[in-house]
Amino acid sequence: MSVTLADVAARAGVSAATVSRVLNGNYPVAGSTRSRVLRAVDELEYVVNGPASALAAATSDLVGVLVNDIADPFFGVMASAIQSQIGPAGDHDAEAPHGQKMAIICNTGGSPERELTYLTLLLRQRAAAVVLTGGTVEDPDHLGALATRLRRLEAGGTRVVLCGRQPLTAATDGAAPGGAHGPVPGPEEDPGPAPVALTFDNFGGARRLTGHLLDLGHRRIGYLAGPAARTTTRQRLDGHRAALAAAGAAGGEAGTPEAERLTVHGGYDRASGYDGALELLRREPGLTAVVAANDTVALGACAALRERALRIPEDISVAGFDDLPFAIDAAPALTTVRIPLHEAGARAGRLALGREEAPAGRTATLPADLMVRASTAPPRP
Amino acid sequence: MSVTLADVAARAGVSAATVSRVLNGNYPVAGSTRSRVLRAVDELEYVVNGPASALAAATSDLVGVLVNDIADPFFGVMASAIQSQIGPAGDHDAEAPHGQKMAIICNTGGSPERELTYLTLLLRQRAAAVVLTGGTVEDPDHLGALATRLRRLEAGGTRVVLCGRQPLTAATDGAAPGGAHGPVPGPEEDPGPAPVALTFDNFGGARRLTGHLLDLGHRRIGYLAGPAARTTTRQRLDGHRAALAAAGAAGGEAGTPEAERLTVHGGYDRASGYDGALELLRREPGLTAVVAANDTVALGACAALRERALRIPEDISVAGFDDLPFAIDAAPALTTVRIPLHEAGARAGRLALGREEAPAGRTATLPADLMVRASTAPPRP
DNA sequence: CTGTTAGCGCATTCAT
DNA sequence: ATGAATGCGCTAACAG
Repeated sequence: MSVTLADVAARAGVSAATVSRVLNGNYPVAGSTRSRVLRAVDELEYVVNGPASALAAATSDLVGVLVNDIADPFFGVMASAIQSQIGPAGDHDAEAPHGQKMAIICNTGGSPERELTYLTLLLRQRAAAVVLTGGTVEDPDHLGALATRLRRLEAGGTRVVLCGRQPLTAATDGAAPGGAHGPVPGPEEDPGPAPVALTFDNFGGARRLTGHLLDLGHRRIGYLAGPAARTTTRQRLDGHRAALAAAGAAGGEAGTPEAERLTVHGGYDRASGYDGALELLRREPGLTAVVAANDTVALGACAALRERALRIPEDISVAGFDDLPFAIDAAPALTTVRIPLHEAGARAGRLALGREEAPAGRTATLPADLMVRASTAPPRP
Repeated sequence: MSVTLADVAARAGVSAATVSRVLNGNYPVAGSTRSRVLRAVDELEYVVNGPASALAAATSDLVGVLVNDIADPFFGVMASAIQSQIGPAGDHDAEAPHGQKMAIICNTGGSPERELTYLTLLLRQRAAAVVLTGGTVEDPDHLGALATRLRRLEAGGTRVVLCGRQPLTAATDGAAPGGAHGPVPGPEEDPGPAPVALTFDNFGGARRLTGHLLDLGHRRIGYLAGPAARTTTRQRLDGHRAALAAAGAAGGEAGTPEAERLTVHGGYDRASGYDGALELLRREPGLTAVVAANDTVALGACAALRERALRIPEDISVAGFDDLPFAIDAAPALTTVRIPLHEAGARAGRLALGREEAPAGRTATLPADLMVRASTAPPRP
């Protein structure tokens, strides 16, 4: 805990500058000196002082990853994928952790304040990059504050990547793909280039999912939405309603009593699915299908429905979203929408390191594919 | 990205040292000066330079968390709990991120080399603490190298906490609680105090689980073990066999052909459960129950069994381990052993920050409770 | 209670 | 290709 560059230099009979150069490998050094230095490093068991080099170089090798909750596989899978691209991979030399970045995972719990707090903390660490995953609150104030923080980060050389989140836009986006409003510039200064964003086709996926139910013959479909005013929630709900509207089914027009009645907002957790399904049944006993905001909510709904002695899918169909690993092992296997979480995370990781070029327009939308399984079937005659 | 302590000091009409003091709050400062400084900080939007302060103070506010795979809820839940104790909690002032630590999550993928690499990286960062979660490889060489790294970390002031992992012991531990061999000191120097460890009662939980099956009347029980030579795998397998042996059932004596025949080693993933169950059926068509190394493996086994037209639990019983969130929603609900992942993580987080006293003997064993659900039943007559 | 003085360990100019 | 010197921004004694 005390052997420094100077010690290594002395041992190798060179100057500290030279040691620094061989360690960073970004400067020509004679082969013989290099090996001499390397040997000294080894003998002394020298370990670079990260903070010191970060201070001198004005950049650290830390990458911030913001997630709602790392215990949720939705974020866990993305985080894992991001990590796989920035950390020590299997093919790297374990004995020479040079240029290895490390991921700082920040659990925001979905709280806008905590999101901002973490961004400040990351700014303070002079993070090399920051990846923001998942949707966020659609509040203009928060979006403004967020944009300001991100701009500040970028100004300091931190690369910013949005993964599974819309580029910073106004609240009324997602009603339809392409129907976005303009970016929200912070209260001051030059917006600069927008952060690169990888988004999921939540709207399209949701529309196809509900379309599948409609094709099956369902007309009374309840929707278990996520927390209100969050991008992901809205996009999925909007997609659902768009499908309903296109088929002229009940609840397709937002704002109507019918639409309100068939929609229950809750969290993205199992308990919300359980409670929400019960509430939906109370409001509309003739329900033939329930679409959930995500797989976890869907599982909660299934539990509630089963307790009501309703068989899935004979008596009522249930569908989820995300296709998390456990969806296929649910009872019955859950019909859902597959989101390429791993690919998105891996790509975001590469983007964060500048190892992959930004997509045209700085935004790429990843597909959301319908996965029809056993939890959906035609309604009872 | 360039306003420094000095700038704030100038603006507030005080010295840099004073600013540092109010910011760190660990030194008496006059109320008026403090507010003047705080205002300057605010006006200038000053953000501390983490690396610089880490260098000067010789410690950072980063906490390393080693996990096998953050995408696995087993680790995700623990990581989330750890994080909840060290990061910005809801009750903290979002505008004053002082003393907020951040978690660096390191995915080792179960690789010993990567585990060591990460430890070196963490040493380099001068991490305030390191939490190692989950079991590890039982190889003496690795254990030795690990002990050395950890000692080095502790020598540098980094607090080390083992969460869900045995204290550094020799390979032949876990055969019975208390049957441990002595600690493995590294090849050199003074061992110093062992890191504090929070362990799970894998042995006892496994024994109770298999005991439950035996009570039900099962005698031909297959075991889907995790990767060989890992602490968690062994403890669970040993517990299973101890129960078998106590009942005089087949496969209770390790090393016998019978025991080998009824045990299949694989990974901790779903595919291993699927393949393993098929293999078990091939070896022993008369199987009446399958015990899996964890819930994920159990789910894979269920899928395979169902494809073989075997009903669970009527034709064959299945049991898991860990009681991950999805276990209760499986079809049928999985009988398993509950491991207090959240509590363990939270406690480890507090231990890492020195906010909780180390347990007596520096090691505490957390209970593993049997959760009997619908996937187990008496064998067919 | 506050200011002054030194480094912390490394990456960089500049020289050579 | 290598060495010497300077400073990154902050904290920690030490004065006062």
